[in-house]
Amino acid sequence: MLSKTCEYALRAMIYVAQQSRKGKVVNIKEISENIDSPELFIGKILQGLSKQGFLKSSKGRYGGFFISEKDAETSLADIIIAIDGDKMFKGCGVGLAYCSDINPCPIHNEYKTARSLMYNIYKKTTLIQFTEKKQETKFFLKRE
Amino acid sequence: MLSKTCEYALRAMIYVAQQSRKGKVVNIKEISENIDSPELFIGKILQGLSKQGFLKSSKGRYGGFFISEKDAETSLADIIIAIDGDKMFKGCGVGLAYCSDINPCPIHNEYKTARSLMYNIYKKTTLIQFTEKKQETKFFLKRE
DNA sequence: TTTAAATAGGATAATAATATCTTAATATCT
DNA sequence: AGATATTAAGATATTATTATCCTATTTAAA
Repeated sequence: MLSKTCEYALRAMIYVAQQSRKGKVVNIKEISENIDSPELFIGKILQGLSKQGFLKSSKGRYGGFFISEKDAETSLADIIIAIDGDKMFKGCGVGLAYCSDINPCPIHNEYKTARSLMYNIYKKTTLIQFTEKKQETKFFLKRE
Repeated sequence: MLSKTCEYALRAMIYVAQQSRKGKVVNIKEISENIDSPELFIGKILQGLSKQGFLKSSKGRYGGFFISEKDAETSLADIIIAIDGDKMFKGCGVGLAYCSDINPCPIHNEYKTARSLMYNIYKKTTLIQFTEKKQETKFFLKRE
């Protein structure tokens, strides 16, 4: 389960990637309008991701955010881990400390399978995949 | 990803189920010591679950909590939904509102599979399964 | 060179989740 | 009946998450 912040981040990154592919630099006002999120908050989130090198930012008039073709190869998993950490992909399904391969809880093995399936989905999905024509339905990135 | 409250709830319910199977009524002090959680907080949580019928409580001296054999058939999924709601088992993996079978995001189908796999694991696992001998290693329910 | 429009960054505010306090009600033992 | 130990319930406190504010810095156009 992703945090709200993390969902904003993913949707913003997808939107920026879509616009960047068209050669457009986008500012936080436009991003927040299109993904339906608080403007200044998405600013903060992208500021952080940009410091970590997930996208480029430029200040000043006509500045904004941009994702290069190379950066569009970033997986959703990497963005998720940058924001929420990896707790979603680790740990026992019942929150038991002493659960392990050697001392497994009743759902240990199945849970491990489901969890790594989840991780693999996010890991093999990159931003590029959201920039394909059929994905760009209007309002698609808005929350509700 | 379960909330902290929900993990406490699952571990407490498992502990109570284990003790109930031995015919023991347990109080919140004992529960919190054994699952390593704040005593009064676990009281609040069990109070809520008891109002919803997941377990029995008795007031007064030698009172405490108890899970009948029938109630021990409760699935983890039902407890999770009672505490955290079903958001974990619903919704798009990227937080997109307009994602659906008809208008799927790039991970829609795979994500759906992983998510329902997760649900099925929790749904088919009941408290009883934690009361079997081999599961009751000492401190097993403590968090760390 | 001035003005406008953008992000950066630090501080603060609002909200939600987690945890505790206090008193009341209840049950059991002596 | 009185003392004690327990949960119930409502109020309050603390902490983490989400959101906003304000000022500084940067860039480009006029």
